[in-house]
Amino acid sequence: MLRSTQTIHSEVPEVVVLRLPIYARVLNQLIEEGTDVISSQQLGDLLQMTPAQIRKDLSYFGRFGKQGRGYNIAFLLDELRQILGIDRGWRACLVGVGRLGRAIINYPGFSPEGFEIVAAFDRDHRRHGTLLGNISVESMECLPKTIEERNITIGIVAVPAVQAQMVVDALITHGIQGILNYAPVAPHVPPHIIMRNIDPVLSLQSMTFYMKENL
Amino acid sequence: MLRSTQTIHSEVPEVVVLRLPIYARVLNQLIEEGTDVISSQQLGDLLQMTPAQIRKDLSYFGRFGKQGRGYNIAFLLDELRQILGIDRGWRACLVGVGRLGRAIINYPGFSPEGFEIVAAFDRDHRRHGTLLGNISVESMECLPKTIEERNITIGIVAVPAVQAQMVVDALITHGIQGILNYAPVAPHVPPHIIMRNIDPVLSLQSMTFYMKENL
DNA sequence: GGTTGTGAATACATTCACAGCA
DNA sequence: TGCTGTGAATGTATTCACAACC
Repeated sequence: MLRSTQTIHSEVPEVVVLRLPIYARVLNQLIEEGTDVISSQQLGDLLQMTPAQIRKDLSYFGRFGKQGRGYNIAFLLDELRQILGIDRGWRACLVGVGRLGRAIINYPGFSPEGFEIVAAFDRDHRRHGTLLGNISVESMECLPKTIEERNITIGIVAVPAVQAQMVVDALITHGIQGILNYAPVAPHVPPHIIMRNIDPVLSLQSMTFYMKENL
Repeated sequence: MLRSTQTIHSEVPEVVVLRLPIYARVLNQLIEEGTDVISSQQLGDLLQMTPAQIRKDLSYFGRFGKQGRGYNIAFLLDELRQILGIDRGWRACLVGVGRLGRAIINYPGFSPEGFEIVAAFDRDHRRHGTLLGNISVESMECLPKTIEERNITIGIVAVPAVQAQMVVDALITHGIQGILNYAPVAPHVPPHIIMRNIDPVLSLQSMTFYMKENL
């Protein structure tokens, strides 16, 4: 079982949860285009999946559609945002402000979706006090206090592979509940901690499996 | 079915292919630590998965172990690298050299694994001719010629969501076989094209589902 | 004794197909 | 008529458990 897609404990299958954000995103687009009702068939066409899967996925959480009509987009989106917990803001801290870390802090996609990076840490004292955007880089010693004070629940890890486990352990010790890991290694975490790994090299390496035949 | 993990056509399950690079990576680490034999049990402990799954996964491709002993690490790694097609180099081009694109081009993880970004394109003519590392940004019009001349088979997409489908179509038209997509949207691709989506926001949004209960 | 490789068994996910409703 | 929601059926993935072997 892939660590990154491990089920914690829930009657809702993990794969279903992984698809909900995809639904939310496309519903957002549809709203902007001014559509207000959509059927599972049409949604399936847009997302390249079967209408049955969409209906079944949604049925784990309630009955959001109207027979004969389809789903009211604004309503469904609202429900999904609540289900996913993305109807509120989340505060994250970044650990590691090397090249990768700086790219993450500058990534413009997080804050429009309610994910705000409100602190940054680095082991290297030469980086302490430097400003990245409007965030001042702090030493690792500040981690416990800052996490507590700023009510941070998500840790973003952008350190070299060898340091990742240590950093993840520290984050968990100090109350972080979820980890977005960019280090090219999958740290071990206890079952109540949710971790997602972002690893473009693994993606490429599973891609070439299918490409090697063609040339 | 998640677009990004779609099975093309093969007797080997896609999930298995997705795990092979994880095996390859840990075997690499083990070699560096000087280990030379490992059992599926030990490997399972390291990767937090069942030994049976590892053995079954590997059994799709051959018989690499020795009963009573385990797997010779160097041998198994070599086989996996061949199976995955990562025993050779791959050339990629980047489309979109905004903040995200520049971060990708500077990402130090690709070239040690044999993935080389050898060209970069952007729609904005003010960026043409600028140097990123040792790559000169080209106009979109150069795409066909450059892909052909430099034998590029992988396209990395780092453009805004609205342009992604157009860029993906152009890449495919001009012979790209695999796409690593960083745009926050999943473009449609024909079945013979392999696409992997890197989307940290989707990862976060499926994470908060499990976190929202805790606080 | 220890470990692989693998059919069989189990668990899980997707799709079908249709009753029920607008 | 058109579409949802959902049990039942099918398809897929994981795990078990053990014969074969070092």
